Amino acid sequence: MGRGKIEIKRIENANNRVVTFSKRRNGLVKKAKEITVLCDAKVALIVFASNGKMTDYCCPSMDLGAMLDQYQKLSGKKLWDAKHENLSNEIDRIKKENDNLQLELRHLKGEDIQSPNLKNLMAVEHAIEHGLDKVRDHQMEYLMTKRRNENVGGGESATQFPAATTGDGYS
Amino acid sequence: MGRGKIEIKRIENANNRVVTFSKRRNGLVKKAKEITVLCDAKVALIVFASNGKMTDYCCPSMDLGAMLDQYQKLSGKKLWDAKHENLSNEIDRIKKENDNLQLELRHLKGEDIQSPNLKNLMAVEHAIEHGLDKVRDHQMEYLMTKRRNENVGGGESATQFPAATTGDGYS
DNA sequence: GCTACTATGTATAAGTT
DNA sequence: TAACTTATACATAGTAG
Repeated sequence: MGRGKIEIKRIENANNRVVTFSKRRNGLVKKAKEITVLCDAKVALIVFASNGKMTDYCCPSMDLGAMLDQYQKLSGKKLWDAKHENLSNEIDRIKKENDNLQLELRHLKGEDIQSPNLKNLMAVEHAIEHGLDKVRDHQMEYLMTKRRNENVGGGESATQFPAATTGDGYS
Repeated sequence: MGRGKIEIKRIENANNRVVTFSKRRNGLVKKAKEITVLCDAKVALIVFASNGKMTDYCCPSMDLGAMLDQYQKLSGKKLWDAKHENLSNEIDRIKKENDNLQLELRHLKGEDIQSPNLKNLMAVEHAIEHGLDKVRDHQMEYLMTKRRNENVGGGESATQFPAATTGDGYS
């Protein structure tokens, strides 16, 4: 255009290339603004010069993030959704696990037993009893260790806790 | 331009606006392609018509995702990073909650009792006993309901379960 | 929506300062 | 280097199909 027709291929002269870039980039932004105003259009434009410098334009009525959300919806192409999908999936997975844990916990506490039948209730009961046994084992171990240590340290009197074999004396 | 100069303001005639949009959008994309080729530039362009239809162009040498990464770096503006951060935070939060639930559950099962002292052990024991009581209450209720229903339906014989007031007969 | 026409306004390539 | 000039090519408004 201008003083001579040019082919649309890379401008070899570096100086001309830079000058032309500058002019055309300004022209492009101007046109983008014009179509925005004239036609109620939404436009986003990002231009990188070969030296890395960036110019951008985004219509005032929608921010770039919203434009790109829309772009993803309409084009079906993923920009950040791919990354987000992974994270979202993990959230769902963990939440589900969380729910299951909550439910199990509530059952062990005797709460929220929605569909009681004898088999389930007895299974829960056995689970709880098993836990109770184990906790009492821990108590035993603790007490015996404590008494042993006291006997080593002083030995003058028995503790107030009776000697007991693991698993009885509490139920 | 063309048959008359126009002001850069919204074209009120809807038909003209649509026609002009179409022409200018094509012109914009053409210019974007030209500057890409002529000047080694990287260009991304997204245009939404007022009817929601989208047109986009991205230079062949860099995909839109890469352009936007670069945009975020150079502009300092967040596009998806913000969302990303939110999701990551939520994952952390849920995982923590999850860990707490797991621990509580293991304690109720008598497992993973790391720092046993009598006070903690007895607290756990009481929690478990409380749960056990409640489960046994459920069992009672179930059995009594069942027997009541059987008596209404036939009434010829007692069930094999003894009548019991809530809270005894099991421990 | 799109193509075609065409008069006219703009953008811009190359030259100049 | 960039700003200015200007001839020319291009884009496009209005219109019709």
